[in-house]
Amino acid sequence: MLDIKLIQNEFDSVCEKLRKKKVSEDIIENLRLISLELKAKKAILEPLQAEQNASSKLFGLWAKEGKDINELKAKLSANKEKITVANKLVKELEEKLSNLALSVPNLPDNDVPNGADENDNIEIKKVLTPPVFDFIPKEHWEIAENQIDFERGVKLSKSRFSVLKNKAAKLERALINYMLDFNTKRGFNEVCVPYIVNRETLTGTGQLPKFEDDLFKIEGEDLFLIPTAEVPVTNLFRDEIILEAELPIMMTSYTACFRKEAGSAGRDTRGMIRQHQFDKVELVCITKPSESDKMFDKMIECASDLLSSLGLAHRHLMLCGGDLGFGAAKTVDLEVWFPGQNRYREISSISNTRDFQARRAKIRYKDQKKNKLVNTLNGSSLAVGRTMIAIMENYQKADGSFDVPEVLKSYM
RNA sequence: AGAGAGGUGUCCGAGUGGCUUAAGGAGCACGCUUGGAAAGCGUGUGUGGGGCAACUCACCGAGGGUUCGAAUCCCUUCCUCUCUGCCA
Repeated sequence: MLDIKLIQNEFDSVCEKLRKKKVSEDIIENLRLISLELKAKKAILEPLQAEQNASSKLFGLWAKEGKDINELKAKLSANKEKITVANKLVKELEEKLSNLALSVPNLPDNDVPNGADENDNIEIKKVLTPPVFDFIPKEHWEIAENQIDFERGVKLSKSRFSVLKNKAAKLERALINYMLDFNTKRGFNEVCVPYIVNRETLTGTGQLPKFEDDLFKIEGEDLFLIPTAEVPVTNLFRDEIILEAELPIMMTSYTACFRKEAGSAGRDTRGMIRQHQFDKVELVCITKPSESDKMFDKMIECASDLLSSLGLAHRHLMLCGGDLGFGAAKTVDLEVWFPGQNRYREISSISNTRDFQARRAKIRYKDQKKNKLVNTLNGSSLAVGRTMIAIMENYQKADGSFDVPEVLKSYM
């Protein structure tokens, strides 16, 4: 959620920034007008309430002293009706404002490049060089015929589900453990969280109210399957005030993730790239605003070094405004090399949401006397399924088998 | 799932209709004290709004209601604890 005061006071600059994210100025103007109207209506309501409070106190005193209170009572009853009317208006405006405010995306940072979509993202650097094969490298579903069972995944559930067997099942588990250990050594504390969360939690991180169609909902309950560990882990601190000394809070968490992929019909239908259920090891950090840039770099470094330790060639991309997610002020994607596809594919996405989620989720820290909003950051380190198929493709041999990276051998 | 008890500020905790616009304690901040620390003493300190200075409004799990006036009474709902049942 954006700071309403910022919209009131720096309207033009907010609009200009949101233009990068393709948000119409009308929405912001609407938000501004409602917020001002609310302020005006409150200015009517509050003196009425003050009058009611003061006179009611008097009422008590007079009653005790045995004075005549009939006239006062009539006056207060009349005032009460005015309050009811004014209060209704305020409540309606507040709801309108909150609904609108919750569906406006975060402001991009100033250094986020302009651009329409993923084609305008900027490559920051490449790490390691892709392997060279003396045969035509296969795609992962050709390599893993006996290890990833797509047909039976569909039988059990539906399309975009799969079953891991044998070496793949073991590799998946090895990767989860390796990633958690790697992140822990970098100072991130492991947490294990629920996969089913409530509406408030998903509102806190920004998935609701706008993106309900992307989520699997539990029938008959107001509960949803998590689309990423970012949701429960960030919300661990929802409605809390953190002592300054406890910051930064650095966490890592393995969870399964569940996504409807509502807008991805026909994309990546083959193979394991885009599934309704996938494993991911996530990093989540809560910092003071002044330290979030440093933490952002640290998280990128962690995920990138993790890929390097697995011997996987990858590149860093700075997302342009048009490709930036709803809650992100800035995002760096890591893309890993897939020899079978002969291209880089996303394997990690690290975002700084600044105080956008903190404002929604009311995550604050005590700064001397005042409470201030924290900054929240999240990033994959890494998407496990995609890492597994990247290993299959990058470590494949001419006979159709594949090796595993040296660092994983003790985990297998 | 059934029965009972309960949800109050960063934390603990008092408070069953009007000097509670929430007692007291812990913690935290500042100051005094000290060679330094601890202890002790003093002061400040709930959250979120209002051009936030005085002042003022809302908030005692959430939502509604009764009343001139609600943390306090009523209804709905969520959650926690204890016991019973079920289960890994």
